[in-house]
Amino acid sequence: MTMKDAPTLEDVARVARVSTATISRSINMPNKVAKATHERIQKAIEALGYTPHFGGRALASNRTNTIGAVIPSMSNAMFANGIQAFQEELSDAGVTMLVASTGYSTEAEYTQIRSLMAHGADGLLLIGTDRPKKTTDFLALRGVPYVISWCYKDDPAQLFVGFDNQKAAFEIATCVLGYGHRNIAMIAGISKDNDRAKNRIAGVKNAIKVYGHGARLLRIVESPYMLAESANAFDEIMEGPEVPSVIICGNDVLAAGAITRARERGISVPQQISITGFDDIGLASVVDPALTTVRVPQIEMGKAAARILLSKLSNDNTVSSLEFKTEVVLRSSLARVPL
Amino acid sequence: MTMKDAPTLEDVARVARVSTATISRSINMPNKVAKATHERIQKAIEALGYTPHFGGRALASNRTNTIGAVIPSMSNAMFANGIQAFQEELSDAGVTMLVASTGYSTEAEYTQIRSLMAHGADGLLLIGTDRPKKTTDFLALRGVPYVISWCYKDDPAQLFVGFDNQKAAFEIATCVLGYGHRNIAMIAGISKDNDRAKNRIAGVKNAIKVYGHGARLLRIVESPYMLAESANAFDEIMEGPEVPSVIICGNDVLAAGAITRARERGISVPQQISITGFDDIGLASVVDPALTTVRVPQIEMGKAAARILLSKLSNDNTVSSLEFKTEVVLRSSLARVPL
DNA sequence: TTGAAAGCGCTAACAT
DNA sequence: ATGTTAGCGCTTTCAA
Repeated sequence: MTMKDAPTLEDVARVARVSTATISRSINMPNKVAKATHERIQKAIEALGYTPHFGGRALASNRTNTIGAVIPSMSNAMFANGIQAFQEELSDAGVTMLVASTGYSTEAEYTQIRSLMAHGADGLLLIGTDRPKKTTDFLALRGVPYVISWCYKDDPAQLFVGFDNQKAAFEIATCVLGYGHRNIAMIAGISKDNDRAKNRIAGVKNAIKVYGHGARLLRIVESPYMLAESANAFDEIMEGPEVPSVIICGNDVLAAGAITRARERGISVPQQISITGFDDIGLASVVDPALTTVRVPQIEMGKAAARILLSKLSNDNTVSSLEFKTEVVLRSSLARVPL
Repeated sequence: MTMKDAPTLEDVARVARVSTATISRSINMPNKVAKATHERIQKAIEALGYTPHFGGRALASNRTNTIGAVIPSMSNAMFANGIQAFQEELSDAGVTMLVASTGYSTEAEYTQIRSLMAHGADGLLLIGTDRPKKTTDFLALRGVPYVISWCYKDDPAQLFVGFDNQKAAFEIATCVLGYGHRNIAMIAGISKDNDRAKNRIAGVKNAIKVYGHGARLLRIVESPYMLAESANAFDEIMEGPEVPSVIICGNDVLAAGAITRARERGISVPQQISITGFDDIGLASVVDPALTTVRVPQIEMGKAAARILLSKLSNDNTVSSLEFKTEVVLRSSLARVPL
């Protein structure tokens, strides 16, 4: 089966007995068309099931009303919520979203960006800052407007709508230290090509260094954001020469994997070991014990990214980066260090 | 900021000193072009950062290499995994995915389908069968190829890549009855405009009816697929005149919300009440107790939907619907009925 | 192997 | 308020 030939403006024109230009106006600037004509045209459009041909429109107007979102993964709840909000905001403005996921590969990201550009995206949403020169060069060469989210940098050359991962990690690590923990381990995301994972590690390291008092980071194990992989990382840490009293995780999925494995091994959280997460996705309040984690304003961030990108697309040069605050959410997976 | 004028085929032609036709060939049928010429063209393309203009291409070839996915929600993990697999499979075939979410509203679905069509989608992925005549009429009128997923019907007029929700619900309910439960309640998804929710309810009802032996469905509470809402549904059931020994939930998120609330109220699962889920998303194995649920082959389903849709787009008329099997996964949230 | 030229469906400038 | 018409960038015959 193939698509029937879609009706064109000319078909509508024939039925409505007007010129194609009038129909174009009737669709794009209804107030420039007589009411009766407009209604006649609407009827014809309805009857034929006409939708404007995107290609023709893009070619003639040099605008597609499409924006592209290039995200590491759709199945990570962390992005899903924000992207959904992003899409809804765009949808309200009559803009359609193209999505592509990269699986955390910068090579795949480059390919996807090109593909989205080729599909006429007027602008892009990107996640994070770690990408090769090849990619940034291409973006600059083509002059595509884009917004970078899920992170924040004080760099006027680019548009950020996000939060400071390092600062947020510093805060939760400080909180952990405040609970008396001195022997700390971390299950982090894979830091290669991932500035968010890197900065979360840096924030934890920094908090420990600043704190002093014999606090030590015994071990950092990097793991993909998957329950099963994180469970293995937990094992690796527990089988090490020195067992920590707390594991700070770079993400709630990692923390949930660790908690699940702890339960399987009969290790009680937080009595024997504390575990913290990051992101505050739904999972965090469902695991037992509920996760102490960092709340990230995903939905607001997604909405704001959309608004800012739309402003930029309409040549509003006053738009600037937006930094969101995060906050530590205390739940029961973090307790004072056992004696 | 606005987009710089993108380089066109003519720009590349000037640099590479060939005609635009040759470049088009070099891009689309490289073996029809002399090797030396091809390389010269590649260099020019690279230097200019050229990407083919989507509109021009769509107009000339009447193909966009874009397909649209219209899903109820991106933040429901149930769809996220399948859609990601769907997108990856498409990406391998050089096809880009447009996504729109409907928030479970058929009106929104109609709008999104039109929007995706207008954006040149060559084909569509839709979820479920419950949609108004207006929508099916439009699809038929335009003759868009589409695949319906997440459900299955024996209807040769449409293409399904999914599973039988009613059968799957029947199976888990039968399993629950086999554990000795007679007083049963259900937390279902909102059934309006949602055939999957409806069929899951029907499957449970049917199993109870077929079983007989005094098994009763005390109560069905419908709830949005959100943790907090489901927790309230749990309260509603527990405060009813008759308390069930098991709650069958239409979805893992609903079950997780119920388990969480049970924990908060000091009701132990499964000792005092059993709870089952549906879908087997990551959440199911992370909650405590882990959920007895129905495994749905989300990833395979997403991949298969992509393959079948792509076949259909390339005028392969041999493609037909595909029914996936589901299976009950026994974990600890379901136990024999307490005496 | 390559080039010339028509035309895809639409918008926008200009004309009426 | 409506019609006429020239392209937008690409693919695809047809010719060389």
